[in-house]
Amino acid sequence: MSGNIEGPPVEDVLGALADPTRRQILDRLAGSGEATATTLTAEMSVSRQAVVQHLAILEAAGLVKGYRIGRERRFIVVPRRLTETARWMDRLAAQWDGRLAAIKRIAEQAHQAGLESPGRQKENEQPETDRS
Amino acid sequence: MSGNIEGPPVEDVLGALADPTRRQILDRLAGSGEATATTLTAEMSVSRQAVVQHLAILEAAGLVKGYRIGRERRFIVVPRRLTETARWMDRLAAQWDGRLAAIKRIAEQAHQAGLESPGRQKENEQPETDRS
DNA sequence: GGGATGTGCAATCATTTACTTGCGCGTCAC
DNA sequence: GTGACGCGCAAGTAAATGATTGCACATCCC
Repeated sequence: MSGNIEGPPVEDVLGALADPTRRQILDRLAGSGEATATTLTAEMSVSRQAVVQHLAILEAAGLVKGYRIGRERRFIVVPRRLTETARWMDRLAAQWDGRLAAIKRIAEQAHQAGLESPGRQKENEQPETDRS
Repeated sequence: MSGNIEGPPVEDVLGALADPTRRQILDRLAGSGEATATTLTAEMSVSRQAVVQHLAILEAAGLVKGYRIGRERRFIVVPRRLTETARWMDRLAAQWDGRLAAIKRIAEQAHQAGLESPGRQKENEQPETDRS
């Protein structure tokens, strides 16, 4: 049940989305459909090189895709990984929910047992699952 | 249409999930239902204080909740924000999809027009939003 | 060809961030 | 009470990261 941190794809997406400037870039990109690092720079408050580096990270994460036209390199957003990550999060949340429900039941049972010796917590009632 | 970066809640969640150690903590926490910083440290390769700091960030992001029992401070996972962020991502992905579809249509029209003057791109067909 | 425009590479800088160590204090058990 | 256990605060360190500047190279337009 435990140990599904998930690999590189989700990891990279989360890392990429964590930065405000990159989210801003994505937002502008999605707004204009396609753009180059230079045109994006015009509507932002950082240098072109900063935008270029961010775009590289975004492309490595699979959130955008770049292609050459003439002498310019245009980028478009790619929704795929975003959808995947959203699903991953949803599954994780569902897993947490299930786990919480189980714990709640155990806690209520422990509470029942605790009523027999009032004023003191009987914490060791719960096996602590395990660890390793 | 543009400008929905979304505020603090999503921002904090993304930032919190971006770190591998924090995801590991969340995973262990979800596995054991509840745990303290000390018990978590036992199954990880960082110091207790590191875990404490991570838990503070996770709690600020609303991903976990801590409460005192006796002299110990236990934590449980809270799925709420995770679900919200997943939905946010899904909406964003859908928005991207819609935008891509629109651009594709425009591009095809531009391609049609481009057939009349072969060998040269008619790029200025798209208003380019603007650029200061 | 020649100037303008757009790109890519590389080094540098400053801030942030993850992690550590040390210590004082509250809480439980005997 | 005394000792053990767990927690919290604080300062400090080292690495990652966001951002900058400078310059060389390629491409477009006249």
